[in-house]
Order: sequence, then structure tokens, then C-alpha cells
Amino acid sequence: MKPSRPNLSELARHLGVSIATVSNALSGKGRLSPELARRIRDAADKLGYVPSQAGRALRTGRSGVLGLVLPDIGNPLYPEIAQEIERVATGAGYGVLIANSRDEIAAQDKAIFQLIERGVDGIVIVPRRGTTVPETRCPIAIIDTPTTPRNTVSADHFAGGAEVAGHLAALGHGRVLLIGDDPSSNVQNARISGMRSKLSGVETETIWIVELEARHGKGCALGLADWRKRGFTAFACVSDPHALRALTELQSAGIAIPAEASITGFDNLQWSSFISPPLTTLKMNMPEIATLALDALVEAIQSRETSDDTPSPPVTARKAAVPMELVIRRSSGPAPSAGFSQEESKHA
Amino acid sequence: MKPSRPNLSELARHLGVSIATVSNALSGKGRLSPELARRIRDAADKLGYVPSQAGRALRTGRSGVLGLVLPDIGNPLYPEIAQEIERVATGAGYGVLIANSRDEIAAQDKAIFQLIERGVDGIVIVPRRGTTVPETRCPIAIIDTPTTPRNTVSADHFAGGAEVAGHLAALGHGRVLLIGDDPSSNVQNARISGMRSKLSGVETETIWIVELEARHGKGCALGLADWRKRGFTAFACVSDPHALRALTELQSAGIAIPAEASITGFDNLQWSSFISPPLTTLKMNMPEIATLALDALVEAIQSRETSDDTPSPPVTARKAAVPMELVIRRSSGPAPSAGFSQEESKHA
DNA sequence: CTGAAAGCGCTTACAG
DNA sequence: CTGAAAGCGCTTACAG
Repeated sequence: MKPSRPNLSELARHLGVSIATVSNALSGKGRLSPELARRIRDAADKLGYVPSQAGRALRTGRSGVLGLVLPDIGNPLYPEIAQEIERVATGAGYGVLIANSRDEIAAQDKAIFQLIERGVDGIVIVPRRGTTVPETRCPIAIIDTPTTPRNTVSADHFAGGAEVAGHLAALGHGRVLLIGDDPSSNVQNARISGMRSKLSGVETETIWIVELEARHGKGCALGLADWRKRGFTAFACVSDPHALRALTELQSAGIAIPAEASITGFDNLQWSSFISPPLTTLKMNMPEIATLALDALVEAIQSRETSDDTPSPPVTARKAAVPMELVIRRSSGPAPSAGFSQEESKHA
Repeated sequence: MKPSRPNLSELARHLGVSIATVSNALSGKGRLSPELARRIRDAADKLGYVPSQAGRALRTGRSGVLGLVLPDIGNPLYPEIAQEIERVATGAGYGVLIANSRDEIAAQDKAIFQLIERGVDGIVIVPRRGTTVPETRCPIAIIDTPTTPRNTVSADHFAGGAEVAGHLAALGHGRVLLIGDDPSSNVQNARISGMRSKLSGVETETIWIVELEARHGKGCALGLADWRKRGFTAFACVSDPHALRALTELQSAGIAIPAEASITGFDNLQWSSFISPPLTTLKMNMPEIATLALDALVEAIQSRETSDDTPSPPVTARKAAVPMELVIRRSSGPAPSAGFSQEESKHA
């Protein structure tokens, strides 16, 4: 029956001071005598005073909450983004409300407006491929690719692609198969373009899994053993799950990795270092991406004091493209010299 | 310069009615003439009225927001839980605030209290292994294992384990290696116990990866080829990533799956159906788990009208254990008859 | 250095 | 069937 948690005025009454003074003491705003301030803070701690977000939000017009919109789960990368965004946001005093832009494309807009209705101060979005982020009064930080319109920050997918490709070329691979999933993805296109940029001297082909699956059904074989027979000794994939699919398909066909074929992925997922052989891949610098995105977003929120009707200008970060780190593991190795049997190169 | 978004009183002034009437019309609470109600709703739509969460929260004492606490990302399963919780919560009119119980164990309590400070009405938590969820005034739904104290709902990990084990036994495997990661995990223990329960006739050993890694370093080989030589023909893992590690290790050692050894996982992760061979695994019914957890949580919130100081009683669901579905794929097959070469069984 | 007062936007008895 | 009024908990000029 005791007042479970005191509010400001109960605290003030208990201390025999005014409610404004308590507020000032707790926020450190108004100038008041150091002893009083400490006395108030001690009492607040002891009585377990917790400020009401609702009261504060109503008064200040700020909720202290950010929205995070992620595409539907399928990309195992999202947890890492979410984790980093949450970490940085918490550090900046914000809460993070999640929303899901499920399968349907329209869901992304709906998710954004739902978040706005909930009163978020700003939004971080990783857009679904093939969508445009609507312009709103609420500042939105976009994490996609450096060339996406209104993009805020992202990994430098192109440079990352260039880096793996350079690695494969240096290993002597003369025929490289590029494996993408969906050509409508900005990220995947950037990675593939980057890879091609360093593969000018070598023969290159590109396959897109969604196109194969449209013809042969979900989970169909990629026909990689055939590509291997045609002399393709390196298989560069746009993400680790696809690299995994390639790796197990080749291993099942009796092709030894890396002796007879090299495989690379992207994203450095948890399991990529535990499989046999461990996967060569590229790692994003998520902590930095999250930090840059949130710094930019918070700045946009704060400079948006006036509540007029104009849409928020694009949220821009100090740096748009964060380098990726090439992680070389055993799934990539020297090209078999003849290009047909790895044993020849070993015994050369 | 136009009032960017109207509030209740602007809407009322615009319509020439009282603010209370507008509120009643929009919430459908007070009885008022149908025509007026419709007129008010139309105007609200046209002017883009969006109720202020802060105002409502301050008045009603409810934020309409739930907290979700997940262990640190490492388990690729969390996105699916998060997605389902978000979906069901949105359907019930709640927003979802995420929090991360990072590496340190104490972080879990901190995450919970942060959420409470933010004013959440209730919390869903998937506890880190080896932790106890603190008792708070705020209702908390726990998703762990049926035997965890104060557990609300979870998959029936034990029954799931029993099911795969039964499957392997039926395939004639006489020696089964159980592969766990960390013996301090409630979920993993339930799965392993379940498996053992159906393996009474067969020879069984259990290895824990963290223990191997403590001795030989992160990412060390599991020595599975040796177990295979000792006649173990089935490798039953507590989750898909471990199954993947086992599968690639065996494949790299030249052991054919499923001809020479069977492998099973848990959780039916995205890629488990795309690898070669596709993985036999168990699938949780996340939509149902999320629904049961949230139904129970919302009920606990609503019955908690009185704001006294007692901790919330455990949140209990209509059903504590949701069955898992065995998904049989090609990674599991008949035991090689001699137990040493699969060719013999083929040519038998 | 401290306090009285207004007001953020809403909902809910209550009065007419 | 509709309206006037109180009040949720806070912060912020402003007055003393």
C-alpha cells in the first residue's frame, strides 16, 4: 500500500523543498547549493526515484526513443547490426524500438509510420532491396550502400569486393565464378562490381541464385561441379551462407577445398571460422557503422528544434563508406596449376 | 509554418466541438451520435491527426511498450524470436523495445532495469544460460525450458531430443555421439536428456565443445573422424551451427554424409535446407511460442491494475511446452551395416 | 539560491 | 448526446 515509487512531488514533499528544485538538482540544470543538490540526489537514490518517461516526453516533446527497421530475417547479419545499434543508442541515452519490414515491400513504409506514431525521435533503417525510403519529417539514417540515394553510412562493399578479388587473382585463379543471390540488391551489386573491378585479366562469369531457383526450385543444386570441370577454380560469393552452400555442394561432389577449388564469402558470420575448412570472408566494421549512423542521426534530431512541416534533410555522416576487413582462412588457396586437378599443382 | 500535425484540441476547435467529444469519438468510448462520430473521424484522418503517445501514457499510466531481452548474439535463432515477438506484439497494439544482455552476466539485470526505467508495461526475456531472472513489479514472461523456474513457455526441447534420437535409432545406428556446446545451458541439457531418453539400447557418448575448446583453443577440430573409426555412425548435435561444424569436418576428412555417417541438428536455421546434404533438424514453432508468451504477458499486465509494491507473480501461459517438428532431410540415413564402410551396406 | 505557476496532450469521471 | 474541468509527471521561464 506504500507509494510503490515516488514521483517528483512526493520526493519534494519528503524533502521539504519545491518540486522545481528537485527537478533542477536531478538534471543539474538550475544553479543550486551543492549540499542541497547532493541531499536531493541521495534521497532520490534511497527512495528509488525513477523519472517518468511519459511526463518528460510530454513536456519536452522528445521520447528518447529511436526506431530500427530491418528487412525480414533471412540475412543472419541483422542481429549484429541490431546489437551494435542498440549498444550505441543506449550509450547515447536512447531506447530502440524495433520494427520489421516483413516480406511485402509496402510493409517497410508501414513500419516507418508505425514507429513515427509511437513517437520515435529518429529512425535507423536498413532498406529492403528494391525499395525507396519515404521522406518524412522524422530524421531517418539509411544504412545500405555508399551509392544509394540519401544513404547515411555503410560498409564499403565495392572496395571489399575488390579486395577478395585481388586476393583470388594473386593466388593465380584464371577463371572465377561470381555467385550472387538477387540482382536487385544494392549491396550485392556493389560487392559484385567491386570483385569484377579487380578481375579484368581473368575470365569471369556471374550466376544469381534466385534466377536458378526460379527455374529449378528452391534449394536446387548450383551445378558447381560442372563449372569446376570447365576450369573455374574460384567461387566468390556475395555472402557467407551462399559460400556455405557452394562449399558443401563441392565437398559433397568430392572436390577438395581449397586444393581443387577456392571459396570466399562475405560478412564473417559466427560459424564461418568453425567450419572445415574455415571460410575466407570479409568482415564489416559494425561498431563503427553503428556509431557513425547514430552520431549523424542524433545530430539531425538535435538540429531539428523547429517543428515546421518540411521533410527532414538527408542524414549525412562524417564518413559514408567504412572499409571492410579481408579475413583470409583456409577455404581459399593457390589455384591448381592445370586448372583441372589439384594434385598436379601440389606435386609440381 | 502551418501546424504540422494537429493535436486533440486543434482538432476540436476546427470541428467546433469539445476536446472530450473528439477523444470519445476516436476511442469509441463515450456514446455519441453516429454522424458526429463519423464526422470527427473523417476530419482526424484528413488532417492527419496522430495521438500523442506521451500524453496518453502520462494519463493512462501505460506506455504500450514491451521490452525484449535477448542474450548476446551468437545464437542465430534470436532473430526469429525477435521477429515473432515483434509481429505478435504489434498485432496486440504494443511496441517492442530491445535490450541486450551482452557478454557479462550482470548485463541481464541491467538491461531489465533499463527497460523498466523506460516505462515498459512488461518484458519478454530469453535468459542467458546460468542466470536467474530477478523478481520485479513489472511482469516478465520467460522463454527458456519447461523446467526452468518461473518459465512461461518454450519449445519442448526434451521431446524434440527424444524425437531425433528415435529417428536415429530407427535407422539402425548403434553408436551415437551427442554433441553439445555448453553444459550450463538449460536448453542444451534438455535436448541432450531428451536424446538420451530414446537411446537406452544404443551406445552413447557426449562431448561438449566448450570443454574441447578450453583445452585446444577456439575452433579446434572435434576429432570426429576418430569417433567414426570407433564405430560411431551418428552425430546428434544440439543446434544447427554445431551440426554444420560436424558435417564439414567429416566431409573434409573424406567421410560421406549420409552414406558413412548421419548428422542431425536443431533449430532449422535458414541455411540448413540449402547445404549439401540438407540437414535433418528440429524446428521450433516460434509463432506459437511468441503468441503464448505474449498472451500470457498481456493478461498479466491487465490484471495488474493495482500499483502496489509486491513483485509480479510468475507469468504463466496456457501451455508451457510447444512441440518441435522433426524435419528429416538427407543428412541422416540408414546406419552403414558393418559400421565401418558404407559401401558394404549399399552392396549388401 | 529557491519556489510558484504554466502547460505539454491526453482520458475520465461528472455535470448538464 | 455533449462539454467543462481535473490531473497524469515533468521542465522551464520567471519572479522573488
